[in-house]
Amino acid sequence: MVPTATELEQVLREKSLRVTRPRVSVLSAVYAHPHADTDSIIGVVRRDLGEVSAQAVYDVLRALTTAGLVRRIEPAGSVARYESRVADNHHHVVCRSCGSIADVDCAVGDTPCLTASDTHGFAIDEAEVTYWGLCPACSTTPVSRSTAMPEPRKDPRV
Amino acid sequence: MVPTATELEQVLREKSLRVTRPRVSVLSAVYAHPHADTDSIIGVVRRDLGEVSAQAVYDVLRALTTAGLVRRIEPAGSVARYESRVADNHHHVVCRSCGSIADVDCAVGDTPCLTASDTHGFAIDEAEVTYWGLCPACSTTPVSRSTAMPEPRKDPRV
DNA sequence: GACGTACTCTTGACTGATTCCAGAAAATGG
DNA sequence: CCATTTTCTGGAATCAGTCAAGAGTACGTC
Repeated sequence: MVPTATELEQVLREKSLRVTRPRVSVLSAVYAHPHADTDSIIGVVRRDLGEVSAQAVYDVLRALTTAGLVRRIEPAGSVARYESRVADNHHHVVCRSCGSIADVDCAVGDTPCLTASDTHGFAIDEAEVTYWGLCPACSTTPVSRSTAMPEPRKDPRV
Repeated sequence: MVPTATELEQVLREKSLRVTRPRVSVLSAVYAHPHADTDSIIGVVRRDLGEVSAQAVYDVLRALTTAGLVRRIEPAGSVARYESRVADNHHHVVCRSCGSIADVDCAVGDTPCLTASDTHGFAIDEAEVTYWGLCPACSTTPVSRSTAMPEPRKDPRV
């Protein structure tokens, strides 16, 4: 599942990125913990390498994102999160209660309902779908709202 | 287009919200300036009423959002924005360069491709689509990136 | 295998949006 | 018109993320 350190080094080199211990560790953390936020990643990296500055992790995540090695997602009301699935076109379900995220593949083939009716002259290059709802755990055992998640809608409009 | 003050008062009362000058003014501002951010709204309200605290506007916007009178949207890399179109299911196109936003109606009927293939047991109540691209102005005359907008994708995956 | 350059990481201060708090002010029900 | 409840003011605080200067390090080159 998670590539080895050697494989990750290879991945970095392919993108002309210098290979450093923080970079390998951050990349590994993103593979191992999909949808983790920056703080969690900092924690994982420090457990791996010892002291690493938060700034380094921010910089590395930005470099990896720019290089296209990781994808940054920012659901409304949540801090930035990162994932390693970048090669395919997939979307996300976000739990309104606990904020947990899961991957969702495209429903209708590989280019679903992404043909906007009237694009107002915009040159569109990506369509991003975010599904909102309750995760299995939260729909059975309601927990107190942990973060500033958007309120559930009264009128389901799926 | 923009409802009168009397109509807005009516709207507030229907939602059991107290009618105050800041509330009427904020609501009017959201109708008049779709997709405006909090700061712009504060400006409009102050031009309308004179001194109003930023907190008041934040509180009012939250109250209106909770009541379902306005919708809060938060495209990645942008601050919170508000709009008055809440009754229908529409989506947004966001310009990667200048951050401008336009409304987009659903492409496929009124419940487009929102049947996720595998929902991982999530109880989904909303599907939100964000289209990313360049607005007409920015696609012809490239401007320097004004805010921390996400980078355009190298491989269009619409 | 040492060198130099260019890119990375560390430290620390800073920004900007948003929230929290306590008290003053105002809106609605009676 | 008064009491109750909600809302607004002002100020401080929080929190993710950024900026900047200097120390440190990877890697192509000699």
